[in-house]
This record gives sequence, C-alpha cells and structure tokens, in this order.
Amino acid sequence: MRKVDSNSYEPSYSQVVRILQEQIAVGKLRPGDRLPSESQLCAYHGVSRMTIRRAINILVEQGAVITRQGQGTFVKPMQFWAATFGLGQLQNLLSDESGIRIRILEASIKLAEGRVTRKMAIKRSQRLLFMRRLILSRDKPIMYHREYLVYDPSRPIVESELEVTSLRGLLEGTGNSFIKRSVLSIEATVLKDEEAQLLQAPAATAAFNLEHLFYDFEDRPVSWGWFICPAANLRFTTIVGAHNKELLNV
Amino acid sequence: MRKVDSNSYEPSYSQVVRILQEQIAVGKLRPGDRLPSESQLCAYHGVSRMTIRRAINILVEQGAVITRQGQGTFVKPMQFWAATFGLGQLQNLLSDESGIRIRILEASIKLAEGRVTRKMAIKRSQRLLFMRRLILSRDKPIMYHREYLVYDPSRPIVESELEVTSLRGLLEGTGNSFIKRSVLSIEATVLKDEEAQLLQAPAATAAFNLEHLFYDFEDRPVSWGWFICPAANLRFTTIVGAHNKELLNV
DNA sequence: CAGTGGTCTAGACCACCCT
DNA sequence: GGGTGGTCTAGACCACTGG
Repeated sequence: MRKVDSNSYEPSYSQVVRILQEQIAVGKLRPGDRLPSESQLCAYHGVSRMTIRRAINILVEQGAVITRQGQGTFVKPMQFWAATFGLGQLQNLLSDESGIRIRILEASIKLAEGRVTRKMAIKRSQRLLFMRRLILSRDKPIMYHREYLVYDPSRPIVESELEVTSLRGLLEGTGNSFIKRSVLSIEATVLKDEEAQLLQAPAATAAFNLEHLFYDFEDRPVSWGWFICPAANLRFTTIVGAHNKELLNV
Repeated sequence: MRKVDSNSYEPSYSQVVRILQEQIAVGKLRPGDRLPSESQLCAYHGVSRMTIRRAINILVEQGAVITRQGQGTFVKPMQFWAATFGLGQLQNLLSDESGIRIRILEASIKLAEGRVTRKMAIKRSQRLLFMRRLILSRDKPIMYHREYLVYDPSRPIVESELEVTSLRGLLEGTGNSFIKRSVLSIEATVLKDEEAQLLQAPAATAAFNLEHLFYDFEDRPVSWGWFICPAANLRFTTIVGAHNKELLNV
C-alpha cells in the first residue's frame, strides 16, 4: 500500500485523498468497510492528524465515506439519490461562443396580469418589460426564451438586459451583481406550435423547460422567464459512486 | 456586527459560517467584495486561524465565496451555471412508502442484441434478464421501468433483483453493494402509445426519461435500464445564490 | 474503560500578489 | 516588504460508542 511522499509537490492531504479513493475504486475498500482509524493513518503515513482529517473531510464531501463519532469512518454504498445534475451540460451546448447569436423577437412594455402577478408577487398595475429571444447556434435555432422583467427606470438592470447579445451576458453578464439569488426548475414539456415553428422542429417534439425566477438583494423578484430547449439538443448526465476522474468524459 | 459566542453549543466555525452567510444574504457583503482577511477575522472573533479557515472553506464549498492566494477572499456573484439538480425530488415522489407498490409486468430471459450489446459492452450471445415494472402510488401508475440485467448465476445480483418489490430496495437495497458506480442521464421525451396506456396518460404526453447504467467492482456493466415518468409527476427545482435555508422549501 | 471521531489552539513555513 | 491565503504540526479537550 502506498504512502504519502512528503517530497512530492502534491500536498500531503491530497495524496491521502487519492490513495483512499484508489482503494475504494479498486474494491480494496468495499461499501460498509471501516477505514483505518485516524491515528492509524497518521502513524502509517507519517503526517499529523489534521492532515488526515482534512483528507477524510474531502471524501465526506464527495460522498465517498461517512464518519460516525465513536465508531469510525466507513465507505458509503453507492447512493442513487445522491446523484446531481449540473447546468454545465447546457453550458457545453452554448460553449461554442463565436457561433452563438441571440435574436430578439420582441421587447415591449406590458402591464402585469394573471400568472405573472402571482409568480413575481407584484401588483396588477406594475409595468413589465416582456422579451422573447431566440438563441441560435451557427444560425440554427436551439433555444427559445421568454422573460418578464420588472420595469423600473431607477434600477439599472433593465438597461443592461437590453444590451445583451450573448447568452453568457444574459446569464452572468455585467448586470448580474444586482441578482442575489435565483430559483430554477426543470420540467419536461412538448413544443407548442409557435415554439416548434420558431425552433424549426416538428410539432409536439419533446423539450426541456428551464424556468428561472431572479431576486435582487431586497428579495424582490426582478425577472421571471423560461428557456425552451428541444430534447435533441440537451441531455443531463452524471456519475454517482466511486470512479476515476477520467470517466467523467464518458 | 455579531461575534462568535464561545459559550454557545454551536461550534465556533459554524457560527462564523452563519455570520458571514448572513452578511452576504442581506447585502452587507456584495458580490465582488473582499471579506476581512483571515487574521482580521481571527482578531475580531477571538478564535484561532484554523477555525476561521474552516468556516471560509465551507463557504468556498458552498460556492458563496472564492479565495485568491495573495489577494483575499471575495464574495462570488451568483453563478447560473453552478446550479445543480438532485434526484431528491424523485425520492419525494416515492417517499410515500406505504402507498408505493411495484407491479412486475414482465421478467424473461433474452439474448443480447442491437443497442443492448453496445450499451453494456457485451457479446451478442450473452443472456440477459429483461424486466418491465410499473411503479404505482396509491394504485395510480406514476412510473414505468425497463431494465436489462446480465444474467450470471454466479453473481448474486440477479437473485436480489428478483426479490425487489419496493423501489427503495431497487435503488439502494440490500444487494447494491455489488454496484460500484452508476452513469445516469436525463432526457425529455414523449410517451409512446404503450407507455401512455400503461401510465394511464394521454398519448404524446411530455415525460422524463431517466436512464441508468450500473457497473460492478470489476467495472463491468451489470444493469441498463430507464424510468419513464410523466412530466406532471416530476419537477426538478433548485436555488442558486445567497439564500436562507428556510427558502429551500419554496 | 479504551478507542473513535469532533473541535480548537498557537504557533510555523511557504507561495503568491501588490506596491 | 508586508499582507494575503495554503499547508502543516503537535499537542489539547471533548462527545460518543462499544465492550
């Protein structure tokens, strides 16, 4: 079994993490097994207890092991429910920065009514900037976006929104320091006729609906909208359980 | 500004985390702002540097702040791309433990062919256990499951699969210590006629397709399958950015 | 009781950044 | 050079678990 090499450029705690990960990955440590105690690992690797603890904490955060006070540290079984899907995959879709363009289909002032007033918790009389955008990759439409923005000339967010021509700008652009948090949700949906036409897809195509609700630092909703992305363009993938980093590209 | 109370039952590092989170949440610390240096925080709160560092590391893992060696620690802007969606929502759907039943529609031995051989990287002659299950909640069908299992009497996984009558058992059950890792992916799809009929839904309803590929500790695929879940039953939600825990139930 | 992990300290040395 | 975060040590005391 390998030990920590204190002459390496890699920090000791990181070496310990790798060594333990490896033993789990090859099945030398199986789910439910107890790891050597911290003091044993200290003695074996010749490092201090804090270094060992740091390594173990990293494995805990990764979900690879679980610590039980008074008992020990144990290898976790694969937890199906622990799987998480990131929006990174969407980012990949849009990473071809140069080929991405945004076409603004509509930008108009509306008065709040119906669903919008409830979603954004605003009065019916409130003025809203309504926008419809089409996101194109190499001149092929890949996403459709609808958004309601609170129209308040005293808040510069509207201005910055109007200038947006890149998706990156749209979602993490210059103006986003006005946004404190955002509630996102993903639904499966079927393209409506209008959407299918805009996205040049057959009617009734499966699609993701990514809804977003942005809040400012006063906890007021400032923007509500959603992206429609045909299923063919997007798929969320993840790996759960013990694996080597190299597998992440599978 | 509040300080750490060393007489509290809450650990010091945790108090520091809360205090800093709070200052970010109320906008006292804005995106891009620099936090007080670690030594300043030590002096202010009257704790050691390791305690402060531990607190800051937690904020780093949460994505709330970023550290830059030689410069300082800064509040991160809200990162749309950092959003992650967990399978916890699916778990909620199935959490009504007593009301959940599984009906086995089919369980038969097949020979590998076509897609399956490629997905599972097995020979055409390989024998597979093919299963179709319907998951019911209070006698209403909510999910449909298809699965191919490598049929190898020397491996006990097949046996344990056949005994499965609860979903919890299926996904994290007794037999799962044979599974080292799993590749999951989510797609948007439209119910096929057969699926719609089984799920008692209108034809061409939007649905999620959750595909899973399980590997054993020898890195051999042992199970490939997918869940079909009508959109009405499932929605993935998450919050990104500064927020109080209480908001997570919104 | 002995052994485990959980918290915490008061130092140390280093790499890095800015002026 | 002076300040920042990054790594690490050698202790300490505590809470919890099991026999």
